[in-house]
Amino acid sequence: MGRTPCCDKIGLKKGPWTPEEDLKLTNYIQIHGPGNWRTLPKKAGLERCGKSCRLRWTNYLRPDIKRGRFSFEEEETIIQLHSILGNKWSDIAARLPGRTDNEIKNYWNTHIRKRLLRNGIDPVTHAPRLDFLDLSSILSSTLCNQSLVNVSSLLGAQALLNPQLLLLANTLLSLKEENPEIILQHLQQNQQICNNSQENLAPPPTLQSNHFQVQPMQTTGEGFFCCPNSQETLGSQPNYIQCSSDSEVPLVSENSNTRSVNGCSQNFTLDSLRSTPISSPTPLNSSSTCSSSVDDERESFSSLLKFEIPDGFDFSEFM
DNA sequence: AACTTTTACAACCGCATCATT
DNA sequence: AAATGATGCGGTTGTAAAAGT
Repeated sequence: MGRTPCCDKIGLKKGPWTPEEDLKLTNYIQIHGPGNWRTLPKKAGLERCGKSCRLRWTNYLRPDIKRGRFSFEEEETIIQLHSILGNKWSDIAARLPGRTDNEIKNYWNTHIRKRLLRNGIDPVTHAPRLDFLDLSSILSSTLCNQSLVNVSSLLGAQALLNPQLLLLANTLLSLKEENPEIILQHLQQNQQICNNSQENLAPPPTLQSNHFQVQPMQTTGEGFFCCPNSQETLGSQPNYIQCSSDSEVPLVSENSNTRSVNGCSQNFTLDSLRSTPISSPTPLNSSSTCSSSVDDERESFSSLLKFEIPDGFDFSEFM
């Protein structure tokens, strides 16, 4: 209903904004505020439609916009929020002060999405992809030609149905490139996962808790990756995949609603995930003091996310 | 150096929803 | 309640810059 032609009107300019136009728009809004976007262009002396002005302001000219590369924490937060909220970019942007929905959406499509796909993780469901086929044979042939270990026997046929093992395999493939020496160690340390998978096939990754915690882990020389559903499969022992890293690896764990990154403890409940105005940002992301933003390093971390939503949790709240 | 391909991101489009009359 | 107008949102496109050949 009620839609009216906008930029298609003859005489209204489209395409990239010039510095002069930016200046006009900025000056006008700083003095008068945006007010009515439809009438703004005329008042500001711009030959643009209101929609174009609004977009230019909210996505680019607004003074509180943070520009530049996304920090590691920001990227991690985006992945976490996306796994819960889906493509609700504006909701995600509300948790990342200074970032716009458009910027996050672009960053997701050009960086994060591709990286998840490369790591065998479905960027829509955030679950390991089942077309990551025949991992045991792939691993055996690519990782263990030197007869370090028979991965097939470690994993077993059912491994292909176990998301934990898919993640483990994925991580091992990454490790192969970074530090092949510790692969055997990882496999042995995670043999319990493999054994358990033979007896008790883990269900697909599901959301089981409405509160979770991201804790920093000191990983001087070795880090831990966390696989989904660790508690069910391994009892009280979290299901970690050890790996080499000098960075602090944020880790999601249960039974707390506190999130801390680099020592900064922050509330992080699903309540806080509900839509919040940009003017009152939740302190989800810390100040960008974490400088480990090397792509390869980030790539290694992309499989560590774990979300648990309790039974009976009402997802409609987020729809 | 010239051309092609890829990447990154600003901007646009159209639909949905909210607000007002 | 219905009609209309305004705004917000997510998907998509266009294009400049970078990378590759």
